Amino acid sequence: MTTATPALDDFVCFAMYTASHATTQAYREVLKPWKLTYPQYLAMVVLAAGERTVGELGDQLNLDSGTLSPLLRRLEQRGLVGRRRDGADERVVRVALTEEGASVHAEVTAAAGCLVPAFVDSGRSLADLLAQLGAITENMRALAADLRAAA
Amino acid sequence: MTTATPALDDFVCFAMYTASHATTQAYREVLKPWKLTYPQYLAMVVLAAGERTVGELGDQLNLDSGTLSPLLRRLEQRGLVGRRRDGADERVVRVALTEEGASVHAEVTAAAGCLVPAFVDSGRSLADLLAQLGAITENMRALAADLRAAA
DNA sequence: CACAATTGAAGTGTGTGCAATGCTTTTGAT
DNA sequence: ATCAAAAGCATTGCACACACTTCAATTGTG
Repeated sequence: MTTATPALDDFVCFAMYTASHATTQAYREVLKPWKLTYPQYLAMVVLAAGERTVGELGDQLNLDSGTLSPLLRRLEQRGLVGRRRDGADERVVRVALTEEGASVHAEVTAAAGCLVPAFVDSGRSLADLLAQLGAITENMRALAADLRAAA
Repeated sequence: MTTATPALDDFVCFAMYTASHATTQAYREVLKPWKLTYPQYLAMVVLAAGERTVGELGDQLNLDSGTLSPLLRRLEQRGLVGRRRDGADERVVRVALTEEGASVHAEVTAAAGCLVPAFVDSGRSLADLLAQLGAITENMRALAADLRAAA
């Protein structure tokens, strides 16, 4: 029967939604002492690898400037990141962790270590999970692009 | 070295965040013709299985009334769901799909069938993925509860 | 050189998502 | 029977998230 497919679909999208949601909730608890939100922490993780422009940050996090600009302003007001116009191209804004931002990132990442077992504790390998999630990401992005093109 | 753990952690939480995000984007494209958001569709999927109180809906979606009340009001204004006070217990509000809501749900779910292969196309079994996501959900919820209790 | 098209970030409006509060109804203890 | 506690939903305030618009700076073309 073709009617079996929609039910499965619903189940998978729910499972994905729920797992991601539960993960965010756990991080929220870890981040509470630092009064950081999960998106703020993710931005700091990217910046910990080095300076980024707003656009590069958006590419890595799948966020646009409408989300990042206020988020970065809050981090800047707290002294965790610095923003400055590029000298060569006045359009681009370069964002980087401050010294305090770097030390906060180190503290939080250490504290978040307790969440790692929750990903691998399921009896499967971490590598397998990463491969599956990566494949889903790629497939969904390709599909979304197709759908946009068809519209 | 213990410093290897945080890097892995960052990778997994990113992979999860990104896969969930990409899935939402794909659904957004599918839902566009009906002007429905992904959370609105998920609520309709739950309601398609039968009438629910606001609290039951929140339990299944991990959302509280602060999110559901306005969401349901919008669906009600469009005539897709109906809300009514329970006769026996005046506190509870029962929500159900209208006839139009049911037919819209059927149309959308059929259209969303094209997204199913993106979950299984990765060479792994769907059952495995569901098991992993389920385990992660359970582990993360337990951890979040522990962290809340410790605070 | 001039100027149209493009790019990069910020601003705007709508819709989640959540913590905290308020209010009505119900339950439970005395 | 009465009153305090709890349950159920709505509202408020803040922070994402995204589509759309705006604006300045740059690039490409004649």
